Amino acid sequence: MDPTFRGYRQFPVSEQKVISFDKIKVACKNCSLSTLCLPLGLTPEDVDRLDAIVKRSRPLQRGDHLFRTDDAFRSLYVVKTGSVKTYTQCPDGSEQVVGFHLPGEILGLDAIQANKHGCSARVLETSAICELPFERLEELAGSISSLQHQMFRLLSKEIGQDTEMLALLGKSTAEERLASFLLSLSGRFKRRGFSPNDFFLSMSRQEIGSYLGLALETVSRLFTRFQEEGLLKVERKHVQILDLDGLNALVHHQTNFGDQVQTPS
Amino acid sequence: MDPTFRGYRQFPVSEQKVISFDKIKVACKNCSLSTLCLPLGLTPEDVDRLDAIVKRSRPLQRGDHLFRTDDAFRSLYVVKTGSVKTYTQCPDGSEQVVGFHLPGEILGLDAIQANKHGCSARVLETSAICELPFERLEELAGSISSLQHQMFRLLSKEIGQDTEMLALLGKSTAEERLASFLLSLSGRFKRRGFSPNDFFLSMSRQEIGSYLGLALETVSRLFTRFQEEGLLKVERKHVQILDLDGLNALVHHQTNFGDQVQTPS
DNA sequence: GTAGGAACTTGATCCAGATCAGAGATACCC
DNA sequence: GGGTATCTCTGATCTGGATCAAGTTCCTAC
Repeated sequence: MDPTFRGYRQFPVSEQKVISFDKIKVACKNCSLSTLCLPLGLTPEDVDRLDAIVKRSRPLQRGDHLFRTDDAFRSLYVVKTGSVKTYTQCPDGSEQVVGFHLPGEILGLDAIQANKHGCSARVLETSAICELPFERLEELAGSISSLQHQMFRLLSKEIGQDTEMLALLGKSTAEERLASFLLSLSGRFKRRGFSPNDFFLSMSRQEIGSYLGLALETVSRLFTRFQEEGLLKVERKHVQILDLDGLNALVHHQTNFGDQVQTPS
Repeated sequence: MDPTFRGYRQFPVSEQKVISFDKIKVACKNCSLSTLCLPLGLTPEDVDRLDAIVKRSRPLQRGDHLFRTDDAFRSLYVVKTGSVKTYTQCPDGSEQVVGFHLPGEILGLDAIQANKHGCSARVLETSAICELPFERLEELAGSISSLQHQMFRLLSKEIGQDTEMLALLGKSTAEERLASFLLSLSGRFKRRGFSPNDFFLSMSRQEIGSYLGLALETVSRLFTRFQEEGLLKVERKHVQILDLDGLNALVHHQTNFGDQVQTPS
């Protein structure tokens, strides 16, 4: 790999080179994310109609905000390249990370309800973002039933993921949480055509800890331990998963005594 | 109160008597929940069209299931009276509660995505439920833009609430979690016309603990402590909030230097 | 009635993970 | 290039809440 490279961008398996920014303004119909994003299930004609309302700005830099808590809600945002974190401010000033968003993932869905954003979104690395003015999107959904359906699906998916996360935070140990997190990233990278076993984290140990309800020291120690156990190779932000099955086994943590599986109430 | 009373149903402040079940099959347009539920913002004519697709079954009993994990998704459900919990099964057989649902609240939203339910829903007390066949609802939303909008709002609201819950579980102490939970219940009862200060819990300490990521013993001890501190009066399922401000202070646990007065959402 | 079993409370003990502290790395800036 | 801030790792200690263990009260069934 180019030793001068300093970003945390992921590389498509098939094409291991930096994505040039002149390709960013590609239309939805040519976008590699179309099977993850709104165009899924739409006819080419309808994708063109959708495309017509999408705004594409120049790439945002690390630290830039897409929106902040209480900003008026105008648009949804889709990550095209890069990554974004969403977070809320705690009364004591510290921040609580509530999500990490990878290419093809939509932000701002929680703002439809109150017509203002309930969290802030900050870009973690140089990122290209598509903006979808919500009023126009809603109009379009009224006349394109498959778009309406896809929007319901996207909102529903978000709810399902949040529910999973609630279950994770409500129950699991630190070990399970970090293993789940890494597996989630791995799966999401894979579906986007990136390597599921070799990737860069765009967020700090602190941010991972906040998201998982752990102290950053715990996250750091677990990375070390996972490495000692041969599950991973970690070097700062660079993670290589060596034993996917081993990680999976940590998540499905049932007492491995096979027989005494009791079904309480 | 009638000493023979054994249920945990809530009583409207204005009308302190048991709701008779012959009123359950009331049409949407006469339903007291219409400002919380789908009819919000619809014209009377459109409410009638919505009403035509709503199925209303006879009341369900404690322990009955609305749906279970992996059931095919057909309908959304709205709690009309009573309460419902949603939960997932952990690999070790124990259950993780992911939500409690009060009158006017919708269940099943996470199932739109995969076309099957991602959690199970069990009724906590005798409850009346409205069933909304989703395909027909979606058709209707395509022709009634205000219904489409309201559906987006409902889905979005769910996401916002989940996000709040994630922030709570990611950060807070046991004390804050239980205080938040009680305040949430109180607020939800209030908006439904029930007393915000005097209510019955339809769920066990175990279930509260599961939902909040705490052991049932911790929940029990906290109830005792809140009572000792004069915040509550608790007698089994019967909770009376004596000091709402005190509870709020526990949640907004910032260093109490007076000046940074926050406006709770 | 009263027997049995949930659900709840309370006390004692333990431990996973937080917190505190400090020492490298690495990135950033003038 | 060197100085500073940030990030990461690691060790030592502490603690909130889990777990274990009784008891008590309430509910249901007969």
